[in-house]
Amino acid sequence: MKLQQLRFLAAVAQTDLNLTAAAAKLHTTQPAVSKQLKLLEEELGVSIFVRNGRAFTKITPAGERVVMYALRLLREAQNIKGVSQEFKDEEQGALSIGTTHTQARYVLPAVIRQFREKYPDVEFHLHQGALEHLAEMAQLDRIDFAIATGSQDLFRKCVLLPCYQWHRRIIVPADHPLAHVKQPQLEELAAHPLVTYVFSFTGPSSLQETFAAAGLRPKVALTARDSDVIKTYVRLGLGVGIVAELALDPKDDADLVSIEAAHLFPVHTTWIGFARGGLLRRYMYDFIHLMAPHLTRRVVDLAAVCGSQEEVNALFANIQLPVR
Amino acid sequence: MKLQQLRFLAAVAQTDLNLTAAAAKLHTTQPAVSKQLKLLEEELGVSIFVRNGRAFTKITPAGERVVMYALRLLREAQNIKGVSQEFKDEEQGALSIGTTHTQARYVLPAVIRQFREKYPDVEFHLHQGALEHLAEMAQLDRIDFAIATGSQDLFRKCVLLPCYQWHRRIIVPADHPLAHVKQPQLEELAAHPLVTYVFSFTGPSSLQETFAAAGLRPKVALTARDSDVIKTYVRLGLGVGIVAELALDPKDDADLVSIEAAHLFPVHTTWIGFARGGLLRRYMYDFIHLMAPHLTRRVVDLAAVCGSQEEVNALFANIQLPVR
DNA sequence: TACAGTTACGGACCGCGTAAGCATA
DNA sequence: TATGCTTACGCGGTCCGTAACTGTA
Repeated sequence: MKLQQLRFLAAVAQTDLNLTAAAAKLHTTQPAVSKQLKLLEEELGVSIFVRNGRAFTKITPAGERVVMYALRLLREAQNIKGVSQEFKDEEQGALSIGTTHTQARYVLPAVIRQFREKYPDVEFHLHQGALEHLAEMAQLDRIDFAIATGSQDLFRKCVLLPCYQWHRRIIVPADHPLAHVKQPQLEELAAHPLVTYVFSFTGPSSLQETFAAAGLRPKVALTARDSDVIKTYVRLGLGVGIVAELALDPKDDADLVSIEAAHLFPVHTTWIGFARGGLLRRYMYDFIHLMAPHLTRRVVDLAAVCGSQEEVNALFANIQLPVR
Repeated sequence: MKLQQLRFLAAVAQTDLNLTAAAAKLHTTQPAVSKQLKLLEEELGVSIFVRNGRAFTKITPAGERVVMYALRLLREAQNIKGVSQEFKDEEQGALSIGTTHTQARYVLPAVIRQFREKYPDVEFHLHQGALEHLAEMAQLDRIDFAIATGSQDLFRKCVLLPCYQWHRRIIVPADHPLAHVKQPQLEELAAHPLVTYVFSFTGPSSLQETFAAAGLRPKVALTARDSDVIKTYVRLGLGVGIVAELALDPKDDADLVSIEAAHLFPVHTTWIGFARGGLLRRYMYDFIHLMAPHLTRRVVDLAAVCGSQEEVNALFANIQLPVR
């Protein structure tokens, strides 16, 4: 059993069992992968893949378990390399972050600016994408951190730490009937077509449910993944916008009237997640700390050794998170 | 970075940094180890060992961490092999158990007889030793299970599951003054020299403390690791014996008078421990179940995913254990 | 002088890449 | 015919064992 064989195995398992594609990703040739997988299976004495003729159709039950342990093994290998580089140079390395539009656009710029000042030699990668996209990248270890809001279910292999909370605000053009209502009720809101986030309609704290609980069925004019898109369509008069408070800029959005909505909708929590069992470099701790001052190294370590996300949540149950 | 290099590293770290000895244990030559370690250090870019001239004197801080991850990696490698064999043949493999005298002599024979009937093809190894000895073997992954009573502190890397509880009994020759006392008090006991286990004098539930709490300082004639030794010296009239109830055989020990002592001393719990993160084969689950019927596969799995021994203990806090 | 680690060197092995073969859609 | 896995083969690298060397008790 060689490390490389396990790397091959992991790549194939993560590439829909396509050896050719896996080989390309591994910067090697397809016969090499083919042969090593066969050797590995021979050595272990079990079939890892179900072959239909020459095609790899699926993974056997034994294979599932082998792949699981192989992934954990490879993570430890990563940890060894990571800890070595940590001791070689604490301020060099790479940091890949996956996040959603709102964070990337409104929150992270300030954080990243500070981070880059402190660690100019750390290579920084920012990937923006939908939640499902982020979950997949986290799963494949393509990103060190995922930063997002809402549903934790997709990130089963990650430790998710709450960073801060935020409220929604209602935005309308200055000439809109709601523009002068200070504390609109759900009924008033439901009378107008809405423009809001796609993700606001999934998960436990969805708008849908809030309205439904009040016996209302709002009309949705448009959903977007992107606050700027929502603002644009609100400006066009398409409907009443519901956006994150932190996505509103006093200057740039001065033409829109924004109305408090904290009394209508539940609060949202933005979290940062990293692979359970992954090594955190010093600059990674620092990045987390920049994102959320209450997440000190000690707190992060405490959460990292938790066996499940429920434990982590319990850890933060009584903590007052910053609101932005 | 090669698997072999990590195996070499682990062996050296576990052999007092003696390359020659490590090489012997690995069935290879010393220059091979020497070279691979050097290559590993070069690749990682950190010194793992502190060299004094040519002698390896200690492990660097970076080395400590690397070794830690390497051990975890090697465990996953073991798991891969284990799970493969599990699928090849559920009833073949090996089981190494380390335990103390009392368990080996009075409890395990029945368990092992049943186990061997069920799994005749599993190679069975039983190692008897002192608690510290067992802890070391567990640390080095030389045994799959450790079975012992009392102090859990030495087994930090293990998950310890409570199996059953037992009380001490007092044993005296038939002509001893205490022979006719039904419920002796600590004062009466302290009036005679005692013969008991060495380990009874360490840990939180020690005899020492029980007597001290009553303001007494008993005279100890002899301590042994072995119930049979204690009985022998009690027969010789050396003193009053305090032994585990389960070490008394109605037939063989008919010449001794045994007296209830549950009212005097706290109860003892015998546990079975295995490496956290280690793979449990089917026959291993079955062995545990034979040891303690309440430890079903489900319960064991539940405990195995706990992050700390405290969690495990909490899991069993409300369980009524069998007493033997 | 015994012991422990390093250096040097030759041979065996192994893993990769190229190229040709062979199924399936 | 195109795609994708397998087999065959040769090259280059690597790892190990032997042996000679070096520093230390």
